Amino acid sequence: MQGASVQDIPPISEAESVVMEVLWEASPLPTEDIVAFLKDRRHWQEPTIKTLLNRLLKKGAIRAEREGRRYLYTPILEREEWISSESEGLLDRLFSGRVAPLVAHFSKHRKLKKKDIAELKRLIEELDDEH
Amino acid sequence: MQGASVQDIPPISEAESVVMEVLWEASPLPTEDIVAFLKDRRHWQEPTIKTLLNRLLKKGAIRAEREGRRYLYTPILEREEWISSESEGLLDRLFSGRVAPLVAHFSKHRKLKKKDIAELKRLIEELDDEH
DNA sequence: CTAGATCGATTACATGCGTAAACTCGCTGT
DNA sequence: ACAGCGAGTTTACGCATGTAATCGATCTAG
Repeated sequence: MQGASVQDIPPISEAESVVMEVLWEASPLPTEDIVAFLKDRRHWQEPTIKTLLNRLLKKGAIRAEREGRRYLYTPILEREEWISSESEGLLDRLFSGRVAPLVAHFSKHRKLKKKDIAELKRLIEELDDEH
Repeated sequence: MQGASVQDIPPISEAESVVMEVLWEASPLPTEDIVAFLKDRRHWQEPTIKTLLNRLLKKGAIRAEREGRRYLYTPILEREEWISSESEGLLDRLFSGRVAPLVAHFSKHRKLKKKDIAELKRLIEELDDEH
C-alpha cells in the first residue's frame, strides 16, 4: 500500500470549490485576503469562509503554514486535477466516459457556439497531424 | 406567471437518477419491475427504492398512475433534458459554459480515445457542411 | 371471515453541506 | 497589568441525501 496521494482527497463541495478557485489564482494567502477576494463574488460572512477553509484542510485539499498569528493557505489539490475528476465523473455518469458523445449531444441541441466549432476544428486538426 | 414546467424540477440526486435511468429505458413500470431491474446494479433494499420513487414524485420528475393495488411510474423529466442541464451545469462551473475548452482539457491530458477523435472529426465536418 | 402476504405511506437516522454564531486565547496598546 | 481586538476553534442548525425499517391498509387464500 502506498501513501495517500491527491486522488484520495474526498470530493470537495461547490462552496468549497469557490474558495479553492481563489487559492488557485494566488497562494499562499491568509484568511483575510481570501475573505476580501470573495466579498463581492459571494455574500458570505467571514465565519463561513473560515468553516470552508477548515473543511478543506480536513479533506487535505489545502495546506496551512503558520505565519505569526495567522495561517497562510496553499492548495494541495491542483486545479487541473480537480477539473479532470469532476469532468470525468460527469462523462462517466452520462456519456459512457467518452467525450465525443457529449459533444454530439451539444451539437444536436445546437448548443455549440461558433467559437466552439472553430476551436474544435483546430483541435482536431492538431490531433490529426500529431499523427 | 406561467405554470410550472420541466425546468422547475428541482435537481435530482445521484441515487434518484439511477431510478430515472430505469424508467427512461422502459415505462410505465410498477415498483416491482424497477426493483427487479435494479437488483443487480445496486444492492438496494426494496424500501430504499420506494423512498427514491417518492422523492422523485415529490420533485415532479415522475408521475404515478394507479393500476389496481399498485402504481405505474412514468418519467416526466426527459433524459435529454436532464443530461443537458447536468452537462451545462458542469460546463458553466468549469469551462465558462463552453464545450471546446472541455475538449481541449481532455486533449491536453490525452484522455481522448481514438474513437473520440474519429467521432469528433465527423461531427465537425457535418457541422461545417451544414453551412 | 380471518390471517398472512403485498403495497404504499410514514418515520428514522447518520452524514454532508451551506451558512453562520459563539467561544477562546494570545498580542497590543494604555 | 488589563481590556479589547483579531485569528483560529468549536458548536449550531436546517435541509438534502443515502439507506432503510416500520406501520397501515388491502387483497387473497384457506
